Amino acid sequence: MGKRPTQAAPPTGVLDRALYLLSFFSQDRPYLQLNEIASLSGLDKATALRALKIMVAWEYLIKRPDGAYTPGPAHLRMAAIFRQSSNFVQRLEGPIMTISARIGQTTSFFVRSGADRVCLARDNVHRDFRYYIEIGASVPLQDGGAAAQMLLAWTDPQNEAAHRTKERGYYISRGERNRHLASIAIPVSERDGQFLGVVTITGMAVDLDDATLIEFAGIVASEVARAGFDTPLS
Amino acid sequence: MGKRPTQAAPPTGVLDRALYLLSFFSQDRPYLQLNEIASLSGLDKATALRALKIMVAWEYLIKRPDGAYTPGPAHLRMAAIFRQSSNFVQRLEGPIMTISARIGQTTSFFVRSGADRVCLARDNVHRDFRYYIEIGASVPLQDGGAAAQMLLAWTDPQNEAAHRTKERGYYISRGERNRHLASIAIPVSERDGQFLGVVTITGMAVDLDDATLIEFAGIVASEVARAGFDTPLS
DNA sequence: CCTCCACGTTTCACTTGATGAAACGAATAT
DNA sequence: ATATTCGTTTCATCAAGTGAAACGTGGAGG
Repeated sequence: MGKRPTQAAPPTGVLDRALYLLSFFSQDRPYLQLNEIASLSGLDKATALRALKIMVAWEYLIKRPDGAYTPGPAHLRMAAIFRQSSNFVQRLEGPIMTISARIGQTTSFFVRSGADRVCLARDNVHRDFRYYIEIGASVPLQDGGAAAQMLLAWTDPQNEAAHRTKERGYYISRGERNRHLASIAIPVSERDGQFLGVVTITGMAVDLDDATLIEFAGIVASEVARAGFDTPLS
Repeated sequence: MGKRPTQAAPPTGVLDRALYLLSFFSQDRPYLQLNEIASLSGLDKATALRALKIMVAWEYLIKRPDGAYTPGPAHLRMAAIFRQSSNFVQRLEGPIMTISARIGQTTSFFVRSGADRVCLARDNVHRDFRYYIEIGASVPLQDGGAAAQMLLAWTDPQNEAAHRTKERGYYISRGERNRHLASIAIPVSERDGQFLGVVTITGMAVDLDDATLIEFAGIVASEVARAGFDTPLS
């Protein structure tokens, strides 16, 4: 999504600006006042207000009694259509369940959306509150983690490190986002080479040495291959 | 959402128009070509194209290789924030599970969004394909059903029938949307009177006579009341 | 009770970004 | 070859967006 720093020049054009405003909402900041939105985005409050009103009218935002804005149910409608229409998500749900059942660790699938990664499918085998992300949850790529590294390697201007990560075919992170967790990320593409996103296995670092994680990566590769996808390891 | 008839005058203003374009996507029509969108909305194709491009850039839409547009993952991100922030959805999830467990029928919660009702929470006890709606799924209010009638009664300019439906406190439908199904809808408000949406119980018509449905309505009323909500029956 | 402050909202003269008819190019059908 | 049917680009025109300032309002503090 847009740059977070307050003083990056905002886009021009109402539509661009409106979608820019939406980018300031997050799990951590689900409610925003007109003033906050205006200063975060650098837009005049009259300008922001006009855009917000229209989005409220279509229920892409809700205005709460206390005046704060928050995402509205219209996104749920669109999200349901997205999940139905992006058949690769559906095709991946099966393999994800199988994988987490076979290896007994939480398995997730992430795609990149702007500067965030968003979780499109997952199977939580542990209900560990330290690592419970629900579907649709997004986290900034800058916050790191195996998924973030692999997504950047595949979708950002190529540098040396990214190239090596792509070549290797997996990325292991230990404690990048949470001290006690380790995870491995494996890129997934369509058979025609079109990159989709990454599957990650996550668990307690003490249970998962590198050899184990790499073994798991092999299982991921074979399971998603059975559903018609491609990985560097298959 | 917007009027469906092709020749209703489209809104003016890029943002309004863009959100109007989104309203033409549905579960039944998840993919739309530029030309279709232009003719459905009555906008010039150059105008539609500009709006679509911007929404694609923010991933509120995806442009598929074949040129068709479809909702994108950004909505998932916003939908996740919506579900987290609208605490009433979370507060209702418990009661919904309890209710469907107690009565052994599918229980759902719908709100109105424009001309559609969208499902915000549900517990499917039967995996009956004839009545399996997932969260976020939306259906036009005009298609009827108990939920639709009750939502219209509470959110539309009051006429006599609507007034009676509100007074009665429940609405039973038989075969309105599916010949074999029956359901009852109960409106749910906050304690301060703010209307939220409706809870419905749905099942096979043969299993559910009116007396049974009304009994279920009482169970719904008492369970949601325990979570701090208000119904006409409580 | 009055004043001040911090909001959201409205106004309005200015101008930038949106508009859409038409031309264009590419791909597919005839 | 020729005709259709898409998406895309162009450009003169002007509607819609803009933002500084004024306004209204509710709440905090004196």
